[in-house]
Amino acid sequence: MGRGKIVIQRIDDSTSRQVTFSKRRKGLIKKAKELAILCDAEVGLIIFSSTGKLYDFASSSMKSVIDRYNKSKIEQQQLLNPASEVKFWQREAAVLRQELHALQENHRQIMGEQLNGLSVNELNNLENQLELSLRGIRMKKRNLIHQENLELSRKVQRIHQENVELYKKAYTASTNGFIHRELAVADDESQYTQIRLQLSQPEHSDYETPPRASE
Amino acid sequence: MGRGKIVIQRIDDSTSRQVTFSKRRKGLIKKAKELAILCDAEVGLIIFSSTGKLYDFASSSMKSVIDRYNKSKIEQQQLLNPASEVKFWQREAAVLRQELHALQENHRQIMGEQLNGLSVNELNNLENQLELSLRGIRMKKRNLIHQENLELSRKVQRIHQENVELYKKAYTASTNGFIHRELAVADDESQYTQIRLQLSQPEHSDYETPPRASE
DNA sequence: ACCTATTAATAAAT
DNA sequence: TATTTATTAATAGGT
Repeated sequence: MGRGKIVIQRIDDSTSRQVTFSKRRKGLIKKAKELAILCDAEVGLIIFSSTGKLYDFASSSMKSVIDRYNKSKIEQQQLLNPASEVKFWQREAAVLRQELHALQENHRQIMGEQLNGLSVNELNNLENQLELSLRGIRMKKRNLIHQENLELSRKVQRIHQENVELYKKAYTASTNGFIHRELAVADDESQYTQIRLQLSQPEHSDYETPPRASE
Repeated sequence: MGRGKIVIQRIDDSTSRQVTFSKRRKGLIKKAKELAILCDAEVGLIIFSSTGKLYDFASSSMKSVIDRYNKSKIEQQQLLNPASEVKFWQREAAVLRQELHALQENHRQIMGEQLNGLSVNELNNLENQLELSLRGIRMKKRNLIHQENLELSRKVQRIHQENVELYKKAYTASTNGFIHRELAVADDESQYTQIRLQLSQPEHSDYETPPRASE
């Protein structure tokens, strides 16, 4: 686009180079502006002349552009670097494997196997751990039984109430002996339930949340 | 440069915008390269599309360009910003003026003027300050007198020694009455000096460095 | 993505 | 350095 075609290589003549620099620099900045406006892009352009003079353009601000550039580059590195990701998951796996082994060992000991190399202290710890677990388990058990009992009680009351209603209905509707017998049987069942409930009542009155082992 | 002229404003049609972005982005980067090569310039170009995608070009490296840019900007600020320098010295002057006023006030108070608005405590402080100053001044005075005395003592001894020497010379050279009288007068002067020295001896024996007020 | 009429950029001259 | 102008390069709109 000029009186003649040129090859793209350093212009040797200093004056020509300066002139061309002025013209093309202006053109480049104009086009950068146009791109930013036309295409809603954020553009930053920095130019140092061969003599060291700075010329720049930024559609927003150069700081904004450079900050965004740096952020973008960091993200790119994180995405384009599977090696570090691999290392991360390797570490993660190693930690999990170790935890798993410790847990397996502990489990075996709790179950009473593999107690050979343990000191008195370690055995004490194990004992305490087991006692704590036991306590938790018992508490959980009592809680569960109590809950069951409450539910059963409610059930019994409901059934009993139903029976009372039925009895009332039957009594007012007729004095037939067949119906009488049926009601008697229902009452018996209700009594049995009552007795079973009594027996499964918990020994103590601590129904608080048990320690962690129970959850 | 196309089938029709366009106005430089955001292209509303998203597809057209994308197409134009691609074309012009390519053109812009090409021209940036050409400028760098033709004119031996260092060029950095950062473009974010409206969708946030990054495109960039740097004739050397983006880090180099940005570093150079930052350095250049800092230099520019230092050279092109006399305002901040003015502000700095304004602040400096304000601080100094304040210190001066405080000092002048203090000075007036020490000199016994302007004691109206002061509380008992402030007056006590002032009193203590003055006492401290006085003590310092007295100590400095004693030091000075002591030094003077020492020097005078040395001088006296030197003179006395000289007299002795002279007396010896005169005695061995002749027994003339004239010379005798001269030596007697010299002895008298020496005695007077001795007496004056005695009187200006300091009262105490503290010749340490006195507090700041004396320097 | 390619085509091409048309505009915009610019090389060389002044 | 700015202007002019012939020429090339870029690209808008269409396919």
